[in-house]
Amino acid sequence: MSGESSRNAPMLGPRGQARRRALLDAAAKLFVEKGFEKTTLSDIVHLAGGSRATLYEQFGDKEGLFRAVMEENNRRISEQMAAAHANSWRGPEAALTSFGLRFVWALMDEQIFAVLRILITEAERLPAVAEAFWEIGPDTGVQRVADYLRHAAASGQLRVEDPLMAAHAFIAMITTNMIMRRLMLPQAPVDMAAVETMVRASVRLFLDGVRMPSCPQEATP
Amino acid sequence: MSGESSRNAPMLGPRGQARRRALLDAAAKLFVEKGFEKTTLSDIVHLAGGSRATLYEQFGDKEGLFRAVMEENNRRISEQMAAAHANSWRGPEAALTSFGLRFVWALMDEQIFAVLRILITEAERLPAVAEAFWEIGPDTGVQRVADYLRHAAASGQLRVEDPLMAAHAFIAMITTNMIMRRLMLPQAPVDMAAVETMVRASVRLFLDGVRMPSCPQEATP
DNA sequence: GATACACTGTACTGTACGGTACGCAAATGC
DNA sequence: GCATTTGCGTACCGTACAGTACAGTGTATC
Repeated sequence: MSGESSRNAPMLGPRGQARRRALLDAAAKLFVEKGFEKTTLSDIVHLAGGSRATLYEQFGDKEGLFRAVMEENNRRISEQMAAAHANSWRGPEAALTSFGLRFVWALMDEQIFAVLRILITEAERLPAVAEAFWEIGPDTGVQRVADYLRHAAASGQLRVEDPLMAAHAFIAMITTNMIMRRLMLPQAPVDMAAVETMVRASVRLFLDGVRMPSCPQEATP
Repeated sequence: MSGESSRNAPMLGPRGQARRRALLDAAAKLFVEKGFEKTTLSDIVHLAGGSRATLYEQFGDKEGLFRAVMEENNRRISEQMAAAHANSWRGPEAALTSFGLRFVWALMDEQIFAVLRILITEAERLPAVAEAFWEIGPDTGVQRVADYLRHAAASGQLRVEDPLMAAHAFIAMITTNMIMRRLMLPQAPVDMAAVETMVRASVRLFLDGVRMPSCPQEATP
């Protein structure tokens, strides 16, 4: 309220820039570890060095700091997502499996997961931040799959009524159980191998469904 | 610590019983509305009548009150779940659709959803409560579906490798998108009709998958 | 090397809230 | 109707924490 110096990196010298980095890093670490409410500004300053005054100078207030941290995080995730494609030149099973595994790995990343949890609890307070995360994270993932499905349908490999809906379903199948378990039973261990077999099984289910094929043809080997 | 009078309804007269009810109701309402941290004991007493002293008398501390509220809530959900079956005497498509719709309706219930959100944020603090919710809620739902799938597989209607995993996948397909959207974009409206068509489409996808059938037989009507 | 400026440390303010102590009043039971 | 239990109101304590004020110190720029 006093000055506009609390905006985005206002003419900061080399020292200030370093402090800003340190503050952002410390804040990210602590927010992720303890959540927004339970992280105190003193904690952050303690870890980052410097003083609370600097923090207020640079970020305005606690929420401003949080916003800055999350925006940076979003940028990082965005880059990570850019690497994930479903390679259409392989068969559907291989393509979906490799994509699914990559997607699930990303979600198992402690950092990303913690951000997810924080945003869930903070979504009311910061809808814009939550929305941005949603768009660059889950939404682009779904879009990638949808694109692949559309492409595979066009080339006659798959038969997909509604690619977007099918993509949602696919992502849900491979992620939900793990996400919900980790959200609600945080102390339960995550079994990486189990996750992988789950992804593979999900892909087969997604491809073939559970209905008895109407023409008996393939005996299970 | 001082006395054991803070346990479960210790010899409470009719007046005390009424207060306890009022406190529980008020607490439930406020916890659901504002979350655990942001609900103050004064808020609760304000709404329920009585005094903080009574609250401490009956529930020991804030966490005790929360626990009591959640246990009651769990009881309610448990009853609600008892009503949901997949009727095996209908065809798979009808059975799964009706079960899915019922399950999704339950999740769209404001009350239940709010509890879900609170437990996600409070899971670290109160693992036992979260676990109980998980077991009587999602887990029994999945079990119901798994039972149905097993049954349908045994009678030759469906071909299911791993009923439990398939049940997880099915529930995930029909719930995830809605849950995640509501968790992270709380202000986005929920379109009931869209949810219903999503469930129907998911059931079809779950039954038939997306792979081109190997024997050309049925032309889509 | 004087000047302006940006970072730092610290001390302070205000407030919100969980929890406690205690005296009082109204039920409840005999 | 008297005694005891049980709930009620209030005042109080300790603490945690966001935010502010300010004086001091290092650091660039001329």
